[in-house]
Amino acid sequence: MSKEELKKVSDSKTTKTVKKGESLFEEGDKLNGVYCVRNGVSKMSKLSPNGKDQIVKLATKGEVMGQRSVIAEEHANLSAVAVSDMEVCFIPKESITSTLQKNPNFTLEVLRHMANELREADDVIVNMSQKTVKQRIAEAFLYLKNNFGEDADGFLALTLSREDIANVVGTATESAIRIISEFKKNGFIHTSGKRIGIKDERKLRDLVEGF
Amino acid sequence: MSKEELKKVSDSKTTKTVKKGESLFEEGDKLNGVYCVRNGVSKMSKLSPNGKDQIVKLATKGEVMGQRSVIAEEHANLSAVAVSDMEVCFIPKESITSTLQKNPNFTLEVLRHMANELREADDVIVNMSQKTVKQRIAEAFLYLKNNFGEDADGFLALTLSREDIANVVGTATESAIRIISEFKKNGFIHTSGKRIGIKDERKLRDLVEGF
DNA sequence: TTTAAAAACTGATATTTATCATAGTCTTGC
DNA sequence: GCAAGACTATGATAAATATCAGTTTTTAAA
Repeated sequence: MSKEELKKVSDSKTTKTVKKGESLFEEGDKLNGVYCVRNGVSKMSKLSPNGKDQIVKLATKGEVMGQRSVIAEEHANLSAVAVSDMEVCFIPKESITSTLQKNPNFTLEVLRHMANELREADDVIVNMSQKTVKQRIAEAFLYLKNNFGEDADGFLALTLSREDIANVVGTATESAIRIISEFKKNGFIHTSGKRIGIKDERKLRDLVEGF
Repeated sequence: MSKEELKKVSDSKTTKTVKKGESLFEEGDKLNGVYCVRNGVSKMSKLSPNGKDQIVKLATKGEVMGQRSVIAEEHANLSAVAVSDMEVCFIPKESITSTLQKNPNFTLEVLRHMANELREADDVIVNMSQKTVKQRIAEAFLYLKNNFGEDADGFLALTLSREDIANVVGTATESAIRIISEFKKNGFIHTSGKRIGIKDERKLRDLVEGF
């Protein structure tokens, strides 16, 4: 991106604070821009006909939300709700589309990025359809550790509600809770209230691989 | 795309015939180009750790396979195997990358296309994790009818093996067969050998919506 | 055409997961 | 500090799905 373009985008940016639980946009909304995450985490989910919310992706610092819809010129396909307090900046649609028109390198960059998102999505499809709930939950914990780290007490830095965990792996909340209890009993994890810490990463990894 | 570019791509194209069951490329292969489908259908699938193949996408006439990997400069994430006799043309990687460099409109076009693929993938994730096997099979039949049509005898024009159907919806082959038998008993479909015809689209649709 | 292999099918059973009911435990706002 | 509501937890049971074992049908090659 050239300097003047960077400046233009930067100028059109507005920063905004979003509290945990608040929504950035809803499935079906017409987005007039994209949100980039400066801090905190947002879940991107879609309501299924049976009334359950499937979390498709967790967006964190440095990630952009809504760009797919803006590029495809469609209404939002997913909802974005903060799972922790957030700071986001908003970039208006016009700013994006004009840069896409004028800066081929930027477009190529976005294209490469989207190619990666697509691979990730394909992998999620395979995981969802071929792994057991137990494996998916183990995988989710490893993912949370790798992507958000641990706090000083050895708990996962990002604490999700049991319901959110269930919605990430696509299962009933009670089933998720049961498996969490089982993991705890087996010594794979330890918990304190809703917080979860990984105790035996190796065992979790084995479980994911099918042992 | 300008005329000379179109010509260049056209010149570098080679047409190839692929028989049903033959593979175009395998997961992990380094692709030195993309394949566009002129005729026939290919399944794009990925092997899961438990040894089952998950079909992520069916590519048909006009669709391009391998572009994601070429753009991301990664090895193939999926395998492509013909499910019917095919005619494909091959476009070498260099031809793609150079056009991406030189023709911003082409890049933007590809980007928009990939944005759509990403939405489709997100929708598949939601379907896979929130719908029952019965619903997913019903949906698959409707999809096959919409995308490939029916033959003169009222059967789905694209005939997949029971195993492939199972691998599309992510279930065991026996489970898929059982549900197909049930649909037949209920009068939703009729079959002849491995061929399947839709008899009551409305009922299938209701089932997908959750009735 | 025959025949061997592959695919489709069915039954019995085990396993996984969802659902419903209920009880305990944290928050959080007043 | 405490009451109300939300979240977590657990048991009992039902429903969905997988697995294994075998039979029948279809396909395709010799």
